[in-house]
Amino acid sequence: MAVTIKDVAKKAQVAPSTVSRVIADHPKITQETKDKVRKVMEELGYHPNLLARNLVKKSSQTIGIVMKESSKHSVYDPFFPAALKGMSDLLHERNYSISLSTGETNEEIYGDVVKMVQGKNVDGIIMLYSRDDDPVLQHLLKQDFPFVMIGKPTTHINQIMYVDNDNVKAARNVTEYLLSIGHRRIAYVGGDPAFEVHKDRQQGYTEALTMAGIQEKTIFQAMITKESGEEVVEALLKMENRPTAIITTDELMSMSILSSLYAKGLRVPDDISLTSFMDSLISELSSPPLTTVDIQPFQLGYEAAKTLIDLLENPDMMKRNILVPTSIVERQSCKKITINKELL
Amino acid sequence: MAVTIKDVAKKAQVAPSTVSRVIADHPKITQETKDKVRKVMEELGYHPNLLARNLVKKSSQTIGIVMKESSKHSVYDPFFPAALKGMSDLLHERNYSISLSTGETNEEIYGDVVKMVQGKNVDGIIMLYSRDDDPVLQHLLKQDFPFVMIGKPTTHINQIMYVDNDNVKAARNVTEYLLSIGHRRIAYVGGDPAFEVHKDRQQGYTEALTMAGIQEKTIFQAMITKESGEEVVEALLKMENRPTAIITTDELMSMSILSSLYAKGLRVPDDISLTSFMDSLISELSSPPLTTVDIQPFQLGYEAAKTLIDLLENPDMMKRNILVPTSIVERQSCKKITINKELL
DNA sequence: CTGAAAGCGCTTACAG
DNA sequence: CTGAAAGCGCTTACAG
Repeated sequence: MAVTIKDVAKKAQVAPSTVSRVIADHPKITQETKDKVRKVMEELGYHPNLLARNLVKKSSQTIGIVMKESSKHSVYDPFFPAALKGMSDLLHERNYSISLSTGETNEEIYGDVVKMVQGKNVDGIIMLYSRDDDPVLQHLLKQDFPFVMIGKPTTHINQIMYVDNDNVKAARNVTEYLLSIGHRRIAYVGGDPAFEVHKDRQQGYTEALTMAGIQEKTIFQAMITKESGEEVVEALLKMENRPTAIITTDELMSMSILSSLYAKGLRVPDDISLTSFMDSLISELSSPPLTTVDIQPFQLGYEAAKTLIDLLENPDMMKRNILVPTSIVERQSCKKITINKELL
Repeated sequence: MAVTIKDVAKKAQVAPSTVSRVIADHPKITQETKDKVRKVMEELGYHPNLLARNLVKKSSQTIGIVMKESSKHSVYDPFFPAALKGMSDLLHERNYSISLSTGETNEEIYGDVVKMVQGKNVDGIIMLYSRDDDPVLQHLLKQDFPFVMIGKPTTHINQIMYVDNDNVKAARNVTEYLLSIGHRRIAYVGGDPAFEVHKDRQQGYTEALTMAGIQEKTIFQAMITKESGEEVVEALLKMENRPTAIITTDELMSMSILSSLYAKGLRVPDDISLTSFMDSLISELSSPPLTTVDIQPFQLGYEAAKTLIDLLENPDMMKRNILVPTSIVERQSCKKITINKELL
């Protein structure tokens, strides 16, 4: 039905192998033959069947991307599209396609990955998360299948290539930033510590406070919903010595807290300071614009893809991990306060 | 290297064709043989090579998703991940994979699509946008390749299956909503009218006003940046008879306008009312929470995928277009005003 | 420089 | 109910 290499071979009066070689732009084919064959390909509207090529080359030129199971709310996390764009850019440069895991639950995701890997549908995998006891990870490791992880592995850290921010440091930095502008009672609102990223950030927060000689830590683990933000704010308002600043780990969480705060009549940054992680447009467009930690999701995605492709093209490359730097983007959601005033 | 159908055939003492049949769960194979073969597959850790299967079946069981070229800012549009999740859910149910176009510019996207289509890498395509004179669309049409579009086609409307909201009506509805609570001077802030969706919404806005006997239309075409929002707000403030309400076509645009308004000392909804389209978490978490048109991106994606798969499995199905209903979600960004007060 | 042949790992008429 | 054979559309040693 579709035009194949044989059709053009016949019409161009050469062997199929010759056609194959002109497609690959093989150096030993004369320019003359190339021209002739190309002309016929043009005329016939020939396009190589990638399935067939992949079968013999044992490579699909596509990369599988596996996301964590998505709750109703994580769909809107701006991290995903930004990282996806980073991966997509690099992959396009290097002529690879993207295949996305479509599973909903953890079991389905696992099934997707097994199918991708065993079915030879992808040459490598990028995992967009790192969590405890992840069967997907186990499987990849057991199969010795090429992959890189965005986030820090919880185990096998010496065998796994990953790209990540230094989340401990990043969280320490924001905390220290808040300390430096006079805050002493700082609350932390993070996510599920089953994920390494949240463990790290929580640790960074704790470290910074401890180093500053502050024993009092206020830690919430919240979900990205309006209600969750309200609960946090209510709990905060009930405290005897209410924190003067809040560190949030997620922009939507920040929005949620911000709106609860407003509803309660508190103003940011006048009554309380607020920071976040991620730095998408949301932080910039917020009122007030949010001071955040820029984690550079685009670059995380880009570097992860780059590392994976480098690995595929040179399987015994030295293991390398990449730490993408974070930086604090100061906007208007944090206020300098004087310590004395706060001590009472 | 990897274990193939031959390996299990040999070990199970049957022919490769028999193994193939037990994989397909062919009814004419005895349960006994099936058990025997399955046991060996298990022992050997056999998994079918999908590339090979696809080659003979001439189907890849994967769907290509093509997005519009992405500006820096459209990356964060919550529409994409939500629609993606809808497609992903349905596709997973039906056992299809997803392949994403990775191109950046319009030319690259076109190249991606040609490769997907001619390379037989995908069985069908979902286009996530509709724009004037789109070469991607031309190509799909010319090749008679199965696809469905999210959005309304600008041409060939009788040949193309699409799923969309009734954007004219949706825009008319919000406009009428604002009219119904007393607003007479209503501004519209939309996007590039090269995209059908924006054309439609602008038309709906215009229609509603005209039907209400209001000649004065205030239309902006803005981009999703902080600056763009500021410009709109400045232009608005310079107007002699400043609008009392703004219809925005995009949540991030709304955020941008909201923050510019705040910076200028104007309050929503007290000084001016604001509405938006899309209704992701952003609108819910905004301060004040935004009244929006819920366009149901998840369902748009789901229905598009469903239509495409139905088409693939039954190529001469009747053409069908699906209109996903929209609804107005009232929150706190719109205020009822009395006409008299406003007339001067 | 180009061709004939084998093979990638499956599936599917066709026999029996 | 199962097997032998051909074929899906390519690529790549191996010859010449």
